[in-house]
Amino acid sequence: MLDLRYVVDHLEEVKALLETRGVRDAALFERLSTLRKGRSEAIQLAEGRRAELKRHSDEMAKIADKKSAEFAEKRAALRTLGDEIKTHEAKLMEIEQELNALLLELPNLPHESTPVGASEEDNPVVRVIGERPEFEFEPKDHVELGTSLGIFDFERAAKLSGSRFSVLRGAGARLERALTQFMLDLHTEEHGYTEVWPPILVKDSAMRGTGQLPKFAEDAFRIARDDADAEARELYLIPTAEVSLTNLHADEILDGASLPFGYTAYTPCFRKEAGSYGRDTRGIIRQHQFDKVELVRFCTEEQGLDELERLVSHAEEVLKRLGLHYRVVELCTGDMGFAARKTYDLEVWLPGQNAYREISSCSYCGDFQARRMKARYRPASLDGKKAKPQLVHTLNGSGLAVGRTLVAVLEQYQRADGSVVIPEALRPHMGGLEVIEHPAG
RNA sequence: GGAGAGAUGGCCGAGUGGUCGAAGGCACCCGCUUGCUAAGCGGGCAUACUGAAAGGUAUCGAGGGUUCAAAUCCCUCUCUCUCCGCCA
Repeated sequence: MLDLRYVVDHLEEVKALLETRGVRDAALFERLSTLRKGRSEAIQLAEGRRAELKRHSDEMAKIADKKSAEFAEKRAALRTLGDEIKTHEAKLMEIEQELNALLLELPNLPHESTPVGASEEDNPVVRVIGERPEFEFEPKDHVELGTSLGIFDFERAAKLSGSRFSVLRGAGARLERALTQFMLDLHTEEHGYTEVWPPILVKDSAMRGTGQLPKFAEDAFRIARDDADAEARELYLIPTAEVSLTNLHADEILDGASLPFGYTAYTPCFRKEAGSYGRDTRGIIRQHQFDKVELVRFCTEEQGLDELERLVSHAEEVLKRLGLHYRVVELCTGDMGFAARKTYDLEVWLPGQNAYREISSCSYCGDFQARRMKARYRPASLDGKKAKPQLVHTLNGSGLAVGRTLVAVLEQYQRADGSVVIPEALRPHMGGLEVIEHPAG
């Protein structure tokens, strides 16, 4: 969420910045300004009256004889005043509700360093790492490889759950687990992340905190329960562990000295993929349920940009250790996610598609999520005075999407006979297995 | 699922209608003291909104209600703890 005061005080700047993200709505900004003024007036009116009421109430406390005519008279007058206050406060609540609804729908402002552009075509490539693998044969895609190796079973997945679900078996299932464990070990042992095992079913307040709601409700799986009260009547399957991890510190004031720090978690993720009909229907690139190892970091405003570079390097390290060829692109304003100010995507090379595909997205969100979540920190105290709490800055990135990593391993490490070499870094997690071979016969 | 107890500031804990944004203690910060020494004394120490400022307003788990006035009374809900049942 953007800071209302900032938006209103820098209307033209905000308008221009949001336009680079595709938000074009002059009336909206007019409305925000009007509401902001109305809010101020309503508050002053309501609070002025309430102060008056309190003053008179205190006086009534001093009247010894509660049955006197004086007392009765005063009480009648104050009752009217009380009703008046209620009217003003109702008006105020109405304004705040509308303001809030409008602000919750606005995306974050891009960072000044974020390239301006309309779509993914405009994302600059930052660097390319490793060599594109060359094959003496026509490389197969992961579907062909996995199916013939007997490690994918799409028919049975469809039988159980329909399209966009998959069954992994044997070495395939083991590979998924090995990748997960490899990533978690790397991030906890070498990158300093605290491993977390979070809920994957969360309240809508958590989804709102990170920005999935209210705007992107159509892409979330919602679990309705008729046995709970209003607040937990609807739970959501997380589309990413970013939701669980970031909201861990909602409504908290962290110790400034603890920043920066990071959490990592392995979780399944769930997405309806509404609006992507026909896209990536083949294989396990785009699934309703997939595994991801997520990285989330909390820091101060000053640390933000450095932290983003650090986060990206942590995700990249996974690809490097696996020996996978990839590139880093920076997302332009038109392609960036709702909560992000600046984002790098890691795109891994998929020989079967002859294309680079997103395998990680690392974003710096500034105070956008923190404002929604009320997540703050207290800076170190200055000359004896307790410093005021500040909004924390949040970052998140995949480290990495496990299923897509599995795809990349299959496709980049395939051999002419359709077998797949296991990258060395994974072998300890695969019980020493070096090659996934065709089943005997 | 059944029975009961509770929720107050960073923590502990007092407070049953007005003088309570809230005693006291601990922790923390600043200063003083330095022959009572893992000590003593003084002061400070919630968050947010509003206002140029002084100040004002809100917040005692959440929401609603009664009242001129609610941490205190009433209603609904949530969470935590204990016991029983069930269960991975």
